[in-house]
Amino acid sequence: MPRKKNPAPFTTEEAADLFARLAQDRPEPKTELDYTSPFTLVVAVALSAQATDVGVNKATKGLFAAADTPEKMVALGEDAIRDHIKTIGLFRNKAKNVFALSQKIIDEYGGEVPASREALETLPGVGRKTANVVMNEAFGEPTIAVDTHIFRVSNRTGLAPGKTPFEVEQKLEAITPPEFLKGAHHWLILHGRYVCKARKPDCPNCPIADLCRYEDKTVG
DNA sequence: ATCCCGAGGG
DNA sequence: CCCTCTGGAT
Repeated sequence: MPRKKNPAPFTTEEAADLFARLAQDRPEPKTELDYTSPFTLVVAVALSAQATDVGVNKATKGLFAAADTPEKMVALGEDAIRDHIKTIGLFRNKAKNVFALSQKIIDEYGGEVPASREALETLPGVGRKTANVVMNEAFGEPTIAVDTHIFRVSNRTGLAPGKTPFEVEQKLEAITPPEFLKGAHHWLILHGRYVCKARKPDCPNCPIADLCRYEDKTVG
């Protein structure tokens, strides 16, 4: 996976070009996780850590049928929650977190999912990445949540290289044209999931290959 | 730095 | 078999 030693940083024009093409491919930015409310979104995103959205949707179908509000989730109980999500990795920790965050939303936020990143991050199992996704998807904030896909794509392409997700997030927010800020997270995610894949990037079919700093464009 | 941890793909 | 998947808490 060789890269050029000193790839030239992306110019604002190149970044605008890049997002324009990704946006053209995928016009409507929206998560592929199934949810019907801010609460079910928080749960779905919390469950999505180190798991595929397909697997999460499979598990939340039954879970949300049994409980789609904090009150019902607490009533359902940790053991039953765990039973619903056993097919997802890290299910023990996640069941504990879903139960505890539901209880906390009731006790400290009046039963409503708080609409700030700082408050969201106080919920068990919710860190900066999950909070950013919820702020964007449920509350319309132009946040860019840096997950495994965006971290990889940002570094591999040279769009926003960084050693930590936070550093990548800051560079992305700096270089992304305002009109693409809201959808940047989603477009980068989809690009990483279906084209700029971790193991074998599909460079021959990549719409931004000519802008990319990644050296090897033919073999994964 | 380490742990958690099932399903799917190659 | 090995790697990856919308990370977070300790």
